[in-house]
Amino acid sequence: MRKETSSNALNEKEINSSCGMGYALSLIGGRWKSNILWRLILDGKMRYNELRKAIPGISERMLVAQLRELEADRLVLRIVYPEVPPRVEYELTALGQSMRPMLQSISDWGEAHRKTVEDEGGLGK
Amino acid sequence: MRKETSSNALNEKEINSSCGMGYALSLIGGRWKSNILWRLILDGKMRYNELRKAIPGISERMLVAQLRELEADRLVLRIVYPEVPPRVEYELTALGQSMRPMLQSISDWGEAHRKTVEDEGGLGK
DNA sequence: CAGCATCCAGGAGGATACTG
DNA sequence: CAGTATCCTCCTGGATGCTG
Repeated sequence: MRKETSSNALNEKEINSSCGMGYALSLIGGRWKSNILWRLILDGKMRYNELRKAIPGISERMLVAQLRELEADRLVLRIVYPEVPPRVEYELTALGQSMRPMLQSISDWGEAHRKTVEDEGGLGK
Repeated sequence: MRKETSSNALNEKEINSSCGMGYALSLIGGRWKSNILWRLILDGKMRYNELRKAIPGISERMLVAQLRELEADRLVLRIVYPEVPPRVEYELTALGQSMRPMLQSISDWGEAHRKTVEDEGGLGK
């Protein structure tokens, strides 16, 4: 009855949303992306293992996967130094840097209202 | 209160993230939340069926589910008129309204850079 | 009209072992 | 050190039918 919105399952940037919001959220969505981006914003260039330690709970598999997606979305640059032992650093691209205000406003809202919620107490979930 | 990250799957607001960002994203994350919120921001109070029509592709099940979550998160107010036939309207709470700047900045970034990406064309993926 | 119930598929994410 | 490769679980979201 209802025609498929685009193709069938929209995978990533295909998200419709009312606006570019869906696109933006598809880039920073998921459990880890925003965390990784934020770390790179705060600390600048970071090595693989530094990121692992900086993001508690993330598995190797997830970290790599998310980094690869961020790279494909050109938010993050992956720099491989042909050395032994191997060294790989990750860094925000200009596009990634441009997310800072947006991420900041998200962070701000979250900080402000997480407190509010906790303050008002029981939301009895 | 807070379960250890290593325990299992953190469900919602339990997301760690580096800051409140995870909290905020847990509220607007998923495929529909931002869309619904945006509609309510633009159009104000809306009935269930109005929302359905305004958001192409969403199923009843999803719309209700997402609305209930938004309600539980106190972003949306559900107003039931005890009439026949039933009438239910959804409206942003003050908390929901407070998301507008944040959503706007997300939307702005998305609009700006979705164009950029398409403009630069081949990203070879 | 505004849902709820049920069933189902797919993908996100997790644990662990292995490798160049 | 910086990943791959497998396997598995659970959540998200889709389709459809029924109800007060």
